[in-house]
Amino acid sequence: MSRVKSTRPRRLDRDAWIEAAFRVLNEKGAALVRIEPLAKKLRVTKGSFYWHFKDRHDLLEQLLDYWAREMTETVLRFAKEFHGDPMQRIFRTVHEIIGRERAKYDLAVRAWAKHDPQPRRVVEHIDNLRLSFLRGLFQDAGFGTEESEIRSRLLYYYVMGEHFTTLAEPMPKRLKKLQRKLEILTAGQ
Amino acid sequence: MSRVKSTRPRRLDRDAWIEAAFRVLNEKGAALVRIEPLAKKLRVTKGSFYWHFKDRHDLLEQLLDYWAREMTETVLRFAKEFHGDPMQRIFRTVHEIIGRERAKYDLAVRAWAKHDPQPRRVVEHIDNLRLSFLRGLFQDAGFGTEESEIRSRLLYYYVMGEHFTTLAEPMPKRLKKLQRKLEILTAGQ
DNA sequence: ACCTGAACACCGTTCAAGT
DNA sequence: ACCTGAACACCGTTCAAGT
Repeated sequence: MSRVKSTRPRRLDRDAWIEAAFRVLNEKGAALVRIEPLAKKLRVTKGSFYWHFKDRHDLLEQLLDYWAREMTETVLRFAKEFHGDPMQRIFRTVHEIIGRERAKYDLAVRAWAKHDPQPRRVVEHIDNLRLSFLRGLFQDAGFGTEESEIRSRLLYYYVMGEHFTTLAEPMPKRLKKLQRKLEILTAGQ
Repeated sequence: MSRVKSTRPRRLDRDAWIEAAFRVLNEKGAALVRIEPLAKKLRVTKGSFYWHFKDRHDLLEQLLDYWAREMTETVLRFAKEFHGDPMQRIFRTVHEIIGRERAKYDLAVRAWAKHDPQPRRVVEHIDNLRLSFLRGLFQDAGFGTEESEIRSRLLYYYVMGEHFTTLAEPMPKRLKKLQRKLEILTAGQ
């Protein structure tokens, strides 16, 4: 509870910088991840940044790495935790992503990836991972290879759109409509 | 064909700045729309920028305005030019957007809008305009109000996803699969 | 009407010096 | 091992002065 500021230099580790930077990445975008403002927030001089990182680009690489690991882990957890018949697993997965706003970190990274090959490769990898997972669910539900590819992509883009769009309605209404959308995307089986 | 550089100060208008800035916005994002680099590209000193604009924020506002007018115009043109039965109009609209990559400017503006209320209001307005148009097409095709709302949103998010995703396949393949996706989204009528 | 050039504040980067 | 402080280059902004 004490608000006494330490009078001697603070000691930080890489993670303190990475956490603070990741927050800025998602709130303001990659271009606004800046060293001096971060240093002020962390109450050290910007010179100390260069003990932990080679330069600003090095920090951005760590952010990408952090994002990719979080996103991969989420997919794997979904694959492990969701049981029941395939249709149920599709519903639960999408409910979980939309209901808990799990894709909210995507937009900043995706915008950054648009014209930078390094984040692009990482985003591609995550997209492939997620689409493979969704495609598998549709296949388990009995759809053919091509049909699963098409339907999983429709579903994936829908989930992204829910987060990239500013027209978000209140959550209960969104989830109610989601149900009907899933019916449309899984119809014909 | 002469490459002689004018030896006296160049004379520019607002539009020259706006065009150059809009290119940077889409290639690098809003945060990298910077005055001095723009001035170098345009071969004037950065001081001259402040004759045409109040400050950097003023320039960004003009960019938003430009974007919004272009996007509105496109929707209105589609509404005018596309005839035939409603189902055909849906197909033609989406083919036109995806086939010509018309949504490619969206991502930069959308990422910018994520945490800035001014671009957010503009993006909201454009989203509403486009969704109304699509919803109208579904209603014309005989779907009910609620059902049209749901299906147009699925379609809209799909079209956005096609541009925000890095997994883009070659165009002919994409258009072939698009056909099947449209069938799914317009099935049950 | 449109531009230059100098000035100042802010941030990325380096590095010698401190604890 | 981790930080400060000073230095320099780069960019946003202002403004008096030029054409």
